[in-house]
Amino acid sequence: MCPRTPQQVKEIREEKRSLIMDVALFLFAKNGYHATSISNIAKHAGISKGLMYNYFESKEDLLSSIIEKTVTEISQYFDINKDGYLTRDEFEFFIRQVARVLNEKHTFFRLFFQVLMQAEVREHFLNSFLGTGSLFKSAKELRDGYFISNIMKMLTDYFIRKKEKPGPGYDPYLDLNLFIITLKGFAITYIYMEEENDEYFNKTIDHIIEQFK
Amino acid sequence: MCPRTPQQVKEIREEKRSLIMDVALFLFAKNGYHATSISNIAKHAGISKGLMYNYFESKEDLLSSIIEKTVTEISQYFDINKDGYLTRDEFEFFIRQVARVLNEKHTFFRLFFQVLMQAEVREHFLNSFLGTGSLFKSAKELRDGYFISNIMKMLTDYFIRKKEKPGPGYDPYLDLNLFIITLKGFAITYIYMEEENDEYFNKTIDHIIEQFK
Amino acid sequence: MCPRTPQQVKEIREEKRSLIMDVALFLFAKNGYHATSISNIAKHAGISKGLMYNYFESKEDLLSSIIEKTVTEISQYFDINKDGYLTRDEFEFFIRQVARVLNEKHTFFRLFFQVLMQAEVREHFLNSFLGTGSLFKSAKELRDGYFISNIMKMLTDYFIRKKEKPGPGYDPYLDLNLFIITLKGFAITYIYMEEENDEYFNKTIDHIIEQFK
Amino acid sequence: MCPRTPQQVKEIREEKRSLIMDVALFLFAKNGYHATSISNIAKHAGISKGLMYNYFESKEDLLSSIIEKTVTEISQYFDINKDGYLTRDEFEFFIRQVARVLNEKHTFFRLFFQVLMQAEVREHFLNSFLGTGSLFKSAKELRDGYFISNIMKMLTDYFIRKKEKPGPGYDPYLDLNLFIITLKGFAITYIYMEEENDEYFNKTIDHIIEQFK
DNA sequence: GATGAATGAGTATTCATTCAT
DNA sequence: CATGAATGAATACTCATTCAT
Repeated sequence: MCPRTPQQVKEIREEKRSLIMDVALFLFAKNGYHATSISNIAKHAGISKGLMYNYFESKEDLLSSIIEKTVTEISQYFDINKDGYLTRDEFEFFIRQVARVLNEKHTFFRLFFQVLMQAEVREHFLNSFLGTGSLFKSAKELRDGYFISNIMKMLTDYFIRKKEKPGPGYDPYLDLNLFIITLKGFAITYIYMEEENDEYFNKTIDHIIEQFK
Repeated sequence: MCPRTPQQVKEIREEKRSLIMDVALFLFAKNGYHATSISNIAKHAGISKGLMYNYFESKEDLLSSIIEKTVTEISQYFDINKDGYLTRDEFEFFIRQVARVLNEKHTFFRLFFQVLMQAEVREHFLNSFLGTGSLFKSAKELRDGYFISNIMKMLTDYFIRKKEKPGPGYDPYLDLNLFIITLKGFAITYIYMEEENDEYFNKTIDHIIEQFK
Repeated sequence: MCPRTPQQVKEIREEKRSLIMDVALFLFAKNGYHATSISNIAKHAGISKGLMYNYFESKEDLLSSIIEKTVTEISQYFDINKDGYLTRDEFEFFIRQVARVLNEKHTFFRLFFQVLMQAEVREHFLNSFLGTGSLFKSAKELRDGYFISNIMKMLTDYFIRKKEKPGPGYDPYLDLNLFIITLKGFAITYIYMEEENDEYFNKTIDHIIEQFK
Repeated sequence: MCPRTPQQVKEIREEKRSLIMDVALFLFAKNGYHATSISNIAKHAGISKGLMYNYFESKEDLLSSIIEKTVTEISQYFDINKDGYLTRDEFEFFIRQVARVLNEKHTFFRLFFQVLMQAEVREHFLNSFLGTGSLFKSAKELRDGYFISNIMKMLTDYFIRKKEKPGPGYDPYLDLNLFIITLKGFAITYIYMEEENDEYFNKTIDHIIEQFK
């Protein structure tokens, strides 16, 4: 008799949107973005193809919505906005958070690395870090972009401060570079690990902390 | 005019095969496997679509042929089959060869990483390392698969031998693990570098050698 | 607060029906029937898609309702049902009314000509003039169909009566034919004129009157 | 054994292209551009949908190819490029050619009028007459566009020259205007005539000639 | 009366692959 | 060996229409 209240409608939308994004993330990560069809996503989500387009403008919009949402979520793991200064303990915490987030969101990262490897997309995304991208359009997303460059800035500062310690030939940027490389290698290794808790996962983290702290 | 000898015919075939593979690798790496059409490859190679199928059974066969061929080429950078024993100098040489091969074949590696990120493909490929894969079928390919596990074996031996040096808690497998991770991070970083010679490329290599030698 | 009387309900319905038809006519005429979606109509009318179907059985019903309604309106510009006899002054008045109605309803006529150019629709419509159409179903519509044939009859009579004037070879049907053709050309020209009052609009009317009176 | 010669290939292409365009013109004219699906065209032409795209880039390209081709054909009915001066006999010839072309290409004109009635398309097309359109891109098309404005210029000159004859209030532009309107009405009437040779077709032509010569 | 989530058949388009020549 | 016309299944996307609320 009566139409649903706006509240009910919003809840339904929110829930279904989430469902579609979850299913899509799963399939994108497993089979790749291009190899995953809208049909397949709809079938797995138990909805019609048409409904997909009630929630997302296009397949690409679905992808960038997933990325936007998850990047926003992830940015909350790293609450940086206090002072921008990284103590040694905070540096350790940062690395442990990286490990935690890789573990918890490994499905997302499988997709994310994949996407970053598309030359074209790389540019879009990297531009979005500088505020000029068109793949990720909203203000929030751009802020998320800045979030990464903020982290980079913090880490750079950290490694520069460490400079005083070692001998003459020490280059903080080289050390930072090595650190980033190590984190990337760690990431790409563990997001594809099948068993949830690899025996070396934590040991490796400890070792990285020890090496760069 | 004069009929070609079977030898000549074979050479021409081999050359055209190579041409197609080069063009395909370039396009696959640049635009992605799915986004590259057979039509486009044929056009760039200056041949007809039909002829493509004279040289390769399918698009997938073209892909795996590229991978097979390049993996075989790459395996020659690491001439391991002498004794399977790695001296410290040979270990350094190994790392420098990794860097060299990443530099020279970075187009291939862009494609290779892309491909490895597809779950299904990963399995095929990893199985092929153990001799049960179906994506890479020929005996040679399987040997190439073994080539990687041979390298892993050699490295493992190397890190076990290093064990004697450090203190009590030292785990050679952890060290090996870290080494592999670092190489992966190095690889994924530099194959996407636009400028051919990054300022830190060589410094980073030196640092890695120093760290793990 | 106070329940609406059936009368009020009917008025509201009629008003909303009218609103929808106005919006739809505007969009149909501007973008074409096929290029205008029900969604778009509903959005512009400020109602839900579902409600549309409360007022009209289908998109096609909406179209034919618009045509029916407007044809009925237009038929009132030509109040023919007095005696069916056209004096010379009435003939002039008739032409001026045609011009007036084209001006006032040019949006409708843009749609109407568009629709008439579809073979299938033409048949339906022309049949409806003879009482056998299925696109326009109600008794009233059929009457409207007859309205046009009544006009044609009146005009035919007028041109036959003019016969006496000219010389021997004069054919009133040829003259009628030319008159109709001229009106059609006039119509199709001016309903697409952007500026409301073209400099030649009235002069052309005067000329046509002079030519055929 | 041997591939077709380029000549054979060209013939096949030419013929099939023509076939598709003929079928498409027929269906577009009958049911309208939007209501005609590529599927339907392919079915009527006895080919697969895919093949259509071997010959035309898109449905729109098919449409504009039909229009371009036919406009080029039609422009040959009016060999204007001699001196741009219209004698009275040539003026009569011009009108008879209009009638002839309407008769021979009435299917095309059903489509053409339809297309011209889409507001958006009108602009494109009218711009193309001035050399700035994007719907019709090639140099040849633009020339065809100019062809129409050339005709308009010739007619304008013709009506201006006639000026001397009548009395004081005579306006050649008004007369031209009426002439164009009459031709339009004639066109729109006869391209929808079912019987090939309407009894009044030629008589009307004669009358128009007499009226405006 | 009124809503908008949901459907499913339909649309234009792409592309790996086949095959007559 | 070589061509490219031809196919057909698949793809992303649209939209009139239905229906539970």
